Amino acid sequence: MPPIDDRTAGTAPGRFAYDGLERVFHEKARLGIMTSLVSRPRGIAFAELKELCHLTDGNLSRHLQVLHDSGFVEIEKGLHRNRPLTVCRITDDGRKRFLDYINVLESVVRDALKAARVEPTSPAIAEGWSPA
Amino acid sequence: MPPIDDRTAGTAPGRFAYDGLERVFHEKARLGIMTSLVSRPRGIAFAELKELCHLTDGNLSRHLQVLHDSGFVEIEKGLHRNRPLTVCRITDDGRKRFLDYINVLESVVRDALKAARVEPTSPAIAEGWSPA
DNA sequence: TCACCCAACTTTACAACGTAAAGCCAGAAA
DNA sequence: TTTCTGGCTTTACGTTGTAAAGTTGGGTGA
Repeated sequence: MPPIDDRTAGTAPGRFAYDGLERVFHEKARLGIMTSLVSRPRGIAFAELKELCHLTDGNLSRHLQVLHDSGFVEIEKGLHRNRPLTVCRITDDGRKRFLDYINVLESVVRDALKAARVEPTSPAIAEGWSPA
Repeated sequence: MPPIDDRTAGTAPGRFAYDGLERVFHEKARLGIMTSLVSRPRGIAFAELKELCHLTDGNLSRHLQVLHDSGFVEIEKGLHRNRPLTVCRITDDGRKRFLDYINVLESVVRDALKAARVEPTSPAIAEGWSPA
């Protein structure tokens, strides 16, 4: 791998494309759901997850369906004191992929914080242009 | 502020709601655009921004419009060598709000990485349930 | 000078998505 | 046996992201 030239690294094509940002995870609600689930590998009941993420029933249901269809979450329907109880658990693949996603997020944060430190003498555009 | 109890902090309602995640920024393409712009306070030409973020013309145009309507980006149309040249610049408010957003993102990353370290003996759900 | 091309965007059309509201079902209560 | 409630699912709809088509105007070759 060639050494990185700091003068050009920040302007390379695709520098800020963030291809790795898996769409399924990149959603406010789903971010919360996955973070909850990753912290509780044994699973979380539907109702508790709902509270943790401040979601409505329908909303959580829909997002879980999306995550399940992608294979990142497993849903176990059972009974607790003769009442339906849905337990959601992150899958191994889900955990892996989510942490990959989090790594990309980390680089976004790093890029943005680094960018925010740039002094205002950076080049804007080529010389010789004028407003219309 | 009461001291945080680690045994309950992770289960408080809304713990993973991430209300602060401004929707306008929470989009793959817009994340890249804003990070680019924050690193170049004097502005970036449309064409260069397009390359930096690997976006199509129409795509970038639409996203810029959204960011402009929210007041986070200003668009200056001018001429360069007798050709139209659009320069995009982040506004003061845009910069401020984007960095706020980035702070929330940082906490998401922190939460997720912390959660991923939890040992698999954490409580799952109440005792006494059985699969259907 | 006329036709054509290309650069630099903008607009349009459509499919996918997130969400609130309505619906459903089973057990408990009255 | 009707009503209520917990625990989800399904539906319907407005919003969004994106690719494709459209626009405008300066160059350029014939």
